[in-house]
Amino acid sequence: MAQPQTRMTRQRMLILEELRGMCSHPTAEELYSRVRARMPHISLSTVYRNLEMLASAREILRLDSAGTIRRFDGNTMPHRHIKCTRCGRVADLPADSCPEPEHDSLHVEGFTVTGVRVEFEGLCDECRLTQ
Amino acid sequence: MAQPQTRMTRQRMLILEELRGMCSHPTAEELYSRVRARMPHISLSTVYRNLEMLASAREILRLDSAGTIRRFDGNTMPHRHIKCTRCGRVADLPADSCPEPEHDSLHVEGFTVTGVRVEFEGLCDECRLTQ
DNA sequence: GTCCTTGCAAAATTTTTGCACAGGG
DNA sequence: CCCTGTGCAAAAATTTTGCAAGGAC
Repeated sequence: MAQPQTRMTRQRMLILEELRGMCSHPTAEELYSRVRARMPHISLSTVYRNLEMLASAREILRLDSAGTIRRFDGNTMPHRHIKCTRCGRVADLPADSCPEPEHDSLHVEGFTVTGVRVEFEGLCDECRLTQ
Repeated sequence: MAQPQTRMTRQRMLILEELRGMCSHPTAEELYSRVRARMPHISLSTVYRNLEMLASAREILRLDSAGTIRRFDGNTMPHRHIKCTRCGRVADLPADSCPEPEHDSLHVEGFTVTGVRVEFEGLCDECRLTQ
């Protein structure tokens, strides 16, 4: 019952190398065109598959956590959210559960900072029990 | 040069009403099936259009900020991100720019809290100058 | 009546999957 | 050699758009 072994292919190495060499945070599509400059016949699905694999193996980070589907909230009062890392479900937190990080005094080169978003992560009971 | 006036249609009212009445944070698709139960001929594009409109008007919140495209990061060291609210570009922040909110002691009904994500928002110079 | 909004269908965008073949260990 | 990974094409999933008709105000 060994884990299926992972192989270091030229494609995977190239993708990892490009991503590590960039200081931006590219989309799969952006990375695809970068990598294609060095390996013209690589396919976009290979890029997608490898990014997922590398992210699972914690070699790289996937931003925007799990799931890219947009969700909407009818409550515009400031409040926090927690998202299940498995199913993507989002729930509210009490407003005073933790202080908001300071951002008024924050200076970032090349940006005008306007706000900050805090989102907690966890496992919802339903997912935990179906583990 | 007046703003185009917005009209309160039955569809828009229904969508807003449903969303306000839910304590979850539905996707457009989820909301669509809810709303369709009360107005069977409403179209999915109407739901999408209205959610965007209502979010622009700050009547509701759009979670996951702008853009649903997944981005990847080759740097797995803990560090913060700032995202441009206009173009979606993501940049790094120095690691010590602000303290991480406490989450070890946080209890949320129905969830096992495992972490917290902090993301700053702003306008990148390029977008600011092309306003 | 004006012109914003809708429904429908079609397109665009982003991501995933099936399958035969290639190639890493 | 075995079996994971690749390329390609096709499908799935999500979101946007064009347009004629409908309906707020």
